[in-house]
This record gives sequence, C-alpha cells and structure tokens, in this order.
Amino acid sequence: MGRKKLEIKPIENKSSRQVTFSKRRNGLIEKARQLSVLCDASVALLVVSASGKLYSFSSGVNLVKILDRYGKQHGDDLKALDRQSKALDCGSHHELLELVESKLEESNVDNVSVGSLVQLEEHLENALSVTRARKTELMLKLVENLKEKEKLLEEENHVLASQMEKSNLVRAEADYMEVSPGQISDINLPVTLPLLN
Amino acid sequence: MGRKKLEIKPIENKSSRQVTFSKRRNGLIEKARQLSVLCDASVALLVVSASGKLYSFSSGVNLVKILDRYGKQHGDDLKALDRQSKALDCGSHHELLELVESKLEESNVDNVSVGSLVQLEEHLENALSVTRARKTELMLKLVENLKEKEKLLEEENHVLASQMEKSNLVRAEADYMEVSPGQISDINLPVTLPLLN
DNA sequence: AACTATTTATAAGA
DNA sequence: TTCTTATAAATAGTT
Repeated sequence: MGRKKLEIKPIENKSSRQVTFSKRRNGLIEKARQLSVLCDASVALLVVSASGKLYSFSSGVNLVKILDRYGKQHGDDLKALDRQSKALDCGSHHELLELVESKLEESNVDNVSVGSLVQLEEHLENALSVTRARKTELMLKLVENLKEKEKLLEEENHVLASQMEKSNLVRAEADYMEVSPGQISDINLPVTLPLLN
Repeated sequence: MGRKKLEIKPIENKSSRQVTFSKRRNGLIEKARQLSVLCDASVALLVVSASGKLYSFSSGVNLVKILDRYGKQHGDDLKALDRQSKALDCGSHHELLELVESKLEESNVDNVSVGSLVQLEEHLENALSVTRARKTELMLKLVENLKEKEKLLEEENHVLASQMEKSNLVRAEADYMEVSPGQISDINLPVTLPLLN
C-alpha cells in the first residue's frame, strides 16, 4: 500500500524499520478498534517493540491502560518513586481482582468457554508483564537516583574536607603572618553547598 | 476500502456483520503477522466473536495456540493435566535446558503432544520465576546498599560541617582570647571519618 | 466464495 | 516526527 510493494520480511534499515513500525502499529491498533466496534467483538492486542516498549489495545475492561496510567507520571524524588511503586502494586492488584471477579460472575458456573478463559489469562498475563516491566523500571530509576545522590554527597564531602584543609592552612599562615582574624573568617566560613536539593 | 464508506459503528444487519467480521478479522491477523515480521516486534492478538469463538495470533512462543488446541482436543480433562503440571518440581537450569532440547528433538515438526508442551511450559515458568526472584533480590540488595551508603555519606557530611562550624567558633573564641594556635589545631584538624570503606 | 469499485493504509520522499 | 502523494492493499456491496 505504498509507493512500492514491500515484501514481508525483516526490514534491515533501522530507521525505516522504526518508521514502518510506528505507522503499522497505529494502523493495526485502529483496525482492532474498528473490528471491535463494527462487529461487537472482544479484541485484545499487545505489541512490544524490539526495544521493549509496550503498546496495546483492548476493547473490554482495559487493564493494560489502567496499569499504564500509574507509571505515566513519574516524579524525580525518591519518595515519589516509592509511593508510586506502592500505589502501582495496590492498584494493579485491586484492578486484577475486580477483573477476575467480573469474569467469574459472567461465566455461569460450568459454562466457561475456553475462549473466555484464554482471554482472562491473556489479560492477567498482560497485567503481570506490564507490572513487572514497571517494577523493573521503577527500581532502575531508584538505583539511578541513589547513585546520583551518592555522587553529589561525595562531591560535597570532598569540597567540605578540602575547605577545611585550606582553612587550616590559611590559619597556620595567618597565625604565622599575624594577620587579623577578620580577613580570614570570610575564607573559612562553612558554606552550605547547593549540591543537594 | 469498499464500494461505500463505512461508518465505524455497530453493524445492525446480522449477516453483513458476520461477513465483515470474518473479512476484517483475517485482515487484522494478517496485519499483526506482518508487523511482527517486518519490525521484529512481539505481537499478541486475541479476537473473540460475539458468539464466543476465539481467534488469535501471537508472534512469540505461543501459549494461546497451545491452550487453544488443548481446549479443542482434550476439553474434558483440564483438571487432571493441571494437577499433573503442578506436581512437577523445578529442576536446575541445566536440566531444564536438556529437557527443552529433548522436547524439541522429540517434536517432529508439528507432532508435539499437548501434554508435553504443558509440561515444558510449566518448567519454563518455574525457571522464569526463580530468575525473576533472583533479579528482584539483587536489585533490592543494591538499593539497600546504596541507601546505607547514602546514610553514611550524609552522616560524614554532617560531621564535617559541624566540625567546621565548631572550628570557626573556637577560632573566633581563640582569636578573641588570644589563645595560641597550637592549642586549637588539634580540634580543627580535618578528620577522615571511618564511616565509609 | 468471487468480483470490483472504492476507500484506506502506507512506502517513499521531503 | 509529521506531511504529502503515488500506489498497494483491504474491503463493502454485489453477484
């Protein structure tokens, strides 16, 4: 459907593969939506790019998007991350339980179709994989933040130590040269470094 | 894409809805396949018709199809197999690899028994969960270490700062009282704290 | 199931 | 990424 006929085989060129992925992914999701609307069908679609990003569509209760919502807003500070990951767990568990309950109610005791079970499993697995991915993401961010903080602390520490050393040197010098204290205090004043906020 | 433009809203006419479902479902699945091949993406697609029939596509290891086939062939003894697979315990990774190899050799093209696939799946899932638990464990330890280190750094930092402050106070005092520098230097000496190792 | 007139998707280019 | 446009592909209505 383009300027030239495209063979269905892996696209070598990285950037055109990326562009094609983006276009066709959107097209696929739109088609899935249309099918579900036109024909009253349940459709669940999951697409994971080669780089690991998740895209999805689901016509029913939309677990994946609900789960996704939790991760969308990410604060940079540690407490926000902690709160967020806790909220994610609670939220997803809650949503999952609701979904399971509704599915179990909907299926009249013994009249469970394989299809609905497969669908339910798929939903659960989607939720699980999204949750796992989010968890890993949050943990990696946490580690990153901690390392950054450590670096800054070490830097501040270093500066404090050298300031002190300098202070002592200057004082020794000052004592030796008998300079008045007023001239030295400016140099010695412990500065609160703006490294950590 | 047809003789007339079709609005995306539920198709009232039952038979044309059925026809459209059939056409578009096939189209959607083909599009999903193409995307996975062209762009090296993982795609999972589930479609359940209004009448409950399941259609699916999945680019990766195909749990859905396994279950689907299983449901069509051995619909009645789900529970027996479930019990069986739960009875399996988790072997070492080496054993697992051997198992996978033997299963894959044993499966001449398409002649895999559903039971052995279920069994294999179970083993793989056990291995996965062990690996996941290990990963989480390691990440948690890393975070813990980093937090501990951060605490120690902050402590050292604090001590350094207060030492400096004290140093200045004492110096001011010393200057005021004209005490000899030798008496002060012991107090002012920047100490390398043994907090971090 | 085919057919085919149209619409839609999209490959390539910018 | 986004827009444009020529062309391929999908499909709505028909047979």
